[in-house]
Amino acid sequence: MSSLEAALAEIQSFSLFHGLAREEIAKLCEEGRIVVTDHRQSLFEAGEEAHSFGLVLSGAYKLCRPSADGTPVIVYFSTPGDVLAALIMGHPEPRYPISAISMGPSRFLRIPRRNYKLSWLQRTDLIMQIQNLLSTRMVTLHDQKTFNRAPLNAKIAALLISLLEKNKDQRESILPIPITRKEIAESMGASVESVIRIMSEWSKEGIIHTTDHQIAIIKVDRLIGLLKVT
Amino acid sequence: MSSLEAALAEIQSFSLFHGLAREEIAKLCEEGRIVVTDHRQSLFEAGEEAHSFGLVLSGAYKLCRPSADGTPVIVYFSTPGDVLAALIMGHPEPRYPISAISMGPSRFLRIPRRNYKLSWLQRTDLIMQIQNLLSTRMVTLHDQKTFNRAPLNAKIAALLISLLEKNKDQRESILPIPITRKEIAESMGASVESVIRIMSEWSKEGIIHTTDHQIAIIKVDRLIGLLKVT
DNA sequence: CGCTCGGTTGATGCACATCAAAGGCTGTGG
DNA sequence: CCACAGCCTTTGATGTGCATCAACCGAGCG
Repeated sequence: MSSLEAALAEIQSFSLFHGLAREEIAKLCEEGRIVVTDHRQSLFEAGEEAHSFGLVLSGAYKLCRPSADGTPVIVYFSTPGDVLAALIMGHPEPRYPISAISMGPSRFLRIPRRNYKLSWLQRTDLIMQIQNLLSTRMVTLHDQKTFNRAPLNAKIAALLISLLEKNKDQRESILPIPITRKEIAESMGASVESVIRIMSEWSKEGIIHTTDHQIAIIKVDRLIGLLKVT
Repeated sequence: MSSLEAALAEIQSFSLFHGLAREEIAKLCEEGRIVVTDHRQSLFEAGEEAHSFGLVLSGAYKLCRPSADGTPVIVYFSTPGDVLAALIMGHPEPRYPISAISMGPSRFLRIPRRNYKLSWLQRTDLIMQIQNLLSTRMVTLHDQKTFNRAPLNAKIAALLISLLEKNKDQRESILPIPITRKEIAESMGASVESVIRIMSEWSKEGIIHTTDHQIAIIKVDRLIGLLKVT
């Protein structure tokens, strides 16, 4: 709780709570706790009873589902400001449809489920903010589906660009997420080897540069060029 | 309006408005109009300004996005009871992210955008219903992504089964949507020919039966069997 | 020091796309 | 009433992008 108190200023800065007073936010997050997760640590698992929802504060989480053959599939990359599990709070006995796994050290504001009905749903402005967030997430899924028939290099390019767009603030061309080739593969339904072959090529051509799981996009235009007709 | 009056009983039956009184529904749908669309006629196009949202009453709509090479990609199949464009109503100047195209003759209750903020957002029970609908839609997208690496026949099987599950009421094994092989292909990012090859095989084996764009699933177990390990 | 994890490279094969050609069915206009 | 155009379906021949299998290296870590 005390930690929550301290983080209120930070929490306040997210678009979700735009325009809300400090006390109002404190009310909304009542009984909430800040959870700190390590690399590869899970926030919640698919199938678990969902007693809480929450807000990504820092770092990143990958949202995963197990597939038929056991290998996980990454459904979405969540970055700071994202709301998790809000959609299912309305169910009578909600269960998490996906697992949330930390990518690098991350922080999450975990809020008890009852707050959702008690205070969150009452604020129409808040609901609109949540729906806007969900809207971008839905659109991202649609976009990815659109690339289903595109060659693999176009898919990877599209993913990198969309990740890059997540940090509008910074002019940096560095992806805001520490991401491995395997995770890229799992996100697109491709094999690691194929992803590596394509990205190694890009490295040689100086289009991208990888250091310690941080991917820097040097020549964005080249990637954008790949999105078109091939 | 008069037509709306007449259809109120029908509208009332959808889960969205579960437990609401007739007058309340009338208030929510104020200024709404019932739109009747023919086969392949569009309800709205991707990119248009979104002045209204609404509810699918009968028939079905496919939600499409144009892909890079011009060929459309089907993102979702909407059936009666589904809410369209609700998520984006919160944006300051919303545009439809997708096109909605009628599959066979269908009916849609078109509701002006202003109602959303004025009356819809005020009803927390209604919002929960909408979020539940969106939740299923999101989960469907996730499910499909999970099948990305599965062989084509498993993907088609999964699609047919999920469509079949949409009409829980009826025991019928007939898909609630008149759907062509091309549409199946466009929904999964496959070629028409491949879809046809697989489904022809199924027809010969008596697993499915097609008559006039109505697909009947004769042996569901066989399809379910395909979902597993290949 | 063995372990796991991430990255890399090459050889081989298959599931699917692509191209081509044709027939049925429906609506439409001369 | 027939011709023609679109749309859906079908089948075969041919090619290829990517998966799969196998092996190896370097780095961090208990």
